[in-house]
Amino acid sequence: MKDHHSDVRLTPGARRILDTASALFYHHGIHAVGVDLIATESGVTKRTLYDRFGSKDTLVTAYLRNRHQQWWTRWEQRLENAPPPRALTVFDSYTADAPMSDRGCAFLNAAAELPPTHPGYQVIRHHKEQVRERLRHLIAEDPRIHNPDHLAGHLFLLVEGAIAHRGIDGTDDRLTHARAMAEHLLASAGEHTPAHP
Amino acid sequence: MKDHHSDVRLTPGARRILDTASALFYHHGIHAVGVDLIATESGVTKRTLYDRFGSKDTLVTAYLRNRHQQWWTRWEQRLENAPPPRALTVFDSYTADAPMSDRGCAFLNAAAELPPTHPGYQVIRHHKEQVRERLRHLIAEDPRIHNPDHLAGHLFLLVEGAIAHRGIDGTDDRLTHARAMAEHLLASAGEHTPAHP
DNA sequence: CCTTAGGTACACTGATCTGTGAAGTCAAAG
DNA sequence: CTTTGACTTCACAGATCAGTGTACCTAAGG
Repeated sequence: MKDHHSDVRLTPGARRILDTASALFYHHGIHAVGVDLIATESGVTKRTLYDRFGSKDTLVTAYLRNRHQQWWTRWEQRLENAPPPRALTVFDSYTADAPMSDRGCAFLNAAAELPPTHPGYQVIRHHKEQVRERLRHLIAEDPRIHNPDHLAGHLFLLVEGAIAHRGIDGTDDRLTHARAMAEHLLASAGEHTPAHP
Repeated sequence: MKDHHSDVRLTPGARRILDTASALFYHHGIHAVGVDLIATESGVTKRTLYDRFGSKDTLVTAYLRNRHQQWWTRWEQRLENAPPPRALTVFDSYTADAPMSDRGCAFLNAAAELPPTHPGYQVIRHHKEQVRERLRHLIAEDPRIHNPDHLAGHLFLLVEGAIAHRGIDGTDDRLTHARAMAEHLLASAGEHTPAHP
């Protein structure tokens, strides 16, 4: 529990490789970053990289898995001390630390440049599915809301649209606006629920 | 007017290069497609490609410009015979022909793998800005709607979220749902407008 | 003491990348 | 008849790509 990272079964070198690769992949794209750079930047030989991860594709997949795990943990933490409606924390989770999200969503970006056959692609799908599902549960915490699934779908699109543009616009504005819209949506869904006036 | 394409000042070879490059860039990503493949696939020499476009970056920029022009024209056409609320046509414009959108939004995908310094990046920003602005105007066509800008922002995020997931999910479901949500939003914004009961 | 794990150092392969140089073909327009 | 524009052929540069083979070092654990 002293390490906040995902897989503790990682060698010190492997840990550094994964962290470096994560930063580089996220900020410059996957195809744009070569293994030589990753090795150099992590103070490790390319030989070590291949001894630990076997291939670039595997490293990419590890990157996505690690990223999901990190993001999920952070969200869970934020969720603990959050006042209802807790669904709104998704937006805050992105706005939180800038260098972690200044290029938008790592998963959407990866999906944009990886072929659907890539082993990492199912990690992407899994991540998005998990987020949407968790969102649905959080919305359903308010018993006055009758259609949590529909509302979850709506909020999910708002999040995805906003975070997709986070990288393009360079601002958190879209995220902030999306949060406000979501807040209004949740409020009005909780208000006139039993029977409309 | 006999050619539906953007820049008529293009040589036959250049036209084929641009069309081929567009298809390849969109379906496999920009970094994943080399100039050799583009040249071969368009039945043209690499020499010709460089004589016409100068560099790959320029070709990429031309691709984005062309794509914007095409998309915009198609939208404009669809807009002509559309019943109000005409803002909903954005969704249809994406759902229309599958091979043109089965990998999601070309501009979001390009933004995901290009550095912000790339000459094509401002084309991306321009495209998105134009779409949002047009959306705002279309929404304002209904005089009963008081906050067209806010509503445009909302619809825009729904579109972007849905189209970003078009490539991941492989389905038009997200787009269809987004359209339904937008329809409801527009309807309720048009209904209780003068003073709420 | 000896094995094993996690490395380093470094040369090297073969493929692919963007981009260029030089010479030649062909048709249309002046 | 000659120039110009679009295009071909093909060789080649120089960099970078993912990935491997071999030998060596060092610390921890049996």
